[in-house]
Amino acid sequence: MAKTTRGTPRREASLSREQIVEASIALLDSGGEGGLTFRALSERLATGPGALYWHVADKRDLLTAACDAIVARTLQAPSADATPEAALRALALGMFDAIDAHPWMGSALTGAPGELPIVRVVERIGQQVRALGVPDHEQWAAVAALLSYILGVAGQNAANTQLARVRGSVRSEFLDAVANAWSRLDADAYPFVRGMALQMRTHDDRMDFLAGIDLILHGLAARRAQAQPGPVSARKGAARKK
Amino acid sequence: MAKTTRGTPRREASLSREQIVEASIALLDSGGEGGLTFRALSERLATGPGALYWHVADKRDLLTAACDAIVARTLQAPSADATPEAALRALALGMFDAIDAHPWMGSALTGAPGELPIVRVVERIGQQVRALGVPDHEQWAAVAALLSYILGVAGQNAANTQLARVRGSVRSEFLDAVANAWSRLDADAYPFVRGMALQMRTHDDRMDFLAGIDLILHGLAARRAQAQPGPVSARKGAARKK
DNA sequence: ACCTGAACACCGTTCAAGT
DNA sequence: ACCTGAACACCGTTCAAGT
Repeated sequence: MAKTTRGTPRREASLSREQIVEASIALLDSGGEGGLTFRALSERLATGPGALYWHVADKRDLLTAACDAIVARTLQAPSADATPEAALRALALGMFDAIDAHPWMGSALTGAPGELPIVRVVERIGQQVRALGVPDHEQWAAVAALLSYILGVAGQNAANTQLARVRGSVRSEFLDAVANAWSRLDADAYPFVRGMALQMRTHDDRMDFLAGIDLILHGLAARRAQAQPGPVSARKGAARKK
Repeated sequence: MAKTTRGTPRREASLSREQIVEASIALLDSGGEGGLTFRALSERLATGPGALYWHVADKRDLLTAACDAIVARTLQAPSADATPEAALRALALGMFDAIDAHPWMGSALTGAPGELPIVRVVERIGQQVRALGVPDHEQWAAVAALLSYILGVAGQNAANTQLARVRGSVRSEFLDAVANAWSRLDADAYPFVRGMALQMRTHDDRMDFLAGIDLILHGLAARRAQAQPGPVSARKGAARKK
């Protein structure tokens, strides 16, 4: 690919925004949030730092673009042919896995409220919430709840991985250290946390995440059942096929 | 100010960690996340930057300590004398309001996983979840869901306020701008988001937040009802005394 | 024990100057 | 139109030196 021949400081092919974004993702994946630097990036792309500013507005813009590329890929598969509940679970899990693979997305997502990556996610969630039969005036609250929950988990996962990296260990070691510290807390002041320390480590984060999604979906279902009693199958029939 | 002319430099009273933390909070409240700087802080306290490192480990430590001071104050009121559901709602709202008043807490909380401020919150939530009658092996998932949701909303609120600040406007102006941009999105690609743009602005963030908490609480209640059918009041009797 | 403040090793961003 | 790279205005953190 693009062999920079000899003694040529000048790039032959001009820089593209997409190229910059891909290089940023690589830097972020290998070096964490601190790995993305205009200097490191420009070195990798064989340019000066200033050149990048022709294609991106600033660092936040760059981070958002990198995040959006991953989100777009993650959501590109069309919603499976199942119930809205199943689609929402799949959607949420897809985001969980993407963020798990690219922890820097955690802060990138919350750092870009209302921007393209968030819009993509909201649209997907919204369509399924609508298919679920949630009444119009409650749709936003439902979508916002799901989004907030997903971003909350994302942020925590990102922080765990990031902190582990800074301390030169891996995620699981870091979590073990936390569990350990918790189990040594004062029993009078923190009875619950102390008791939870062990259990916390045997749990699967991914399953915990899904349990939270299910809690919200459960809540939505319960709300609808009470708002409109009667044969549930009748009104859900269309969306429920499977 | 504090014209460090010649020879005055020495402080009369020695620095304390608490003093540093209070000054940090003031700086963060007035200047946002970017307002806390070792230089600004040392100037305000009439010392050199190096002096601070005698009392705090690093910037993250300082941020966590500042956050913890607020969390401790917020949770200091003992749980009200109501149902566990009501206590959880009050707890969540208390955190929402604290974070709304100190947006920098958003990133401080997620940036300090497993540390004191989080431990305090988890303990409080955990005690109420237990009082709710959630079975032992499901308590962690329930607590984690509530915590993740709260932190998710916190992160987004913080980002909104922070971004508005950077752009020299206020939160509501920023949100209006987002709603505006959303309403101009392509109708084919983003029908849901487009339709939601208006509704999003008329909603009350605080109420949306509470709706999400209720969704999770609803979900927990539904789960318990299906796990153990029969007269609910009977099995809740014991845990409910208080 | 605690504080000083210069120095170090970085940042993001700008901009005159080049092609 | 696009790129260069030095320069600017910051950071957090360290550390010899002071009291």
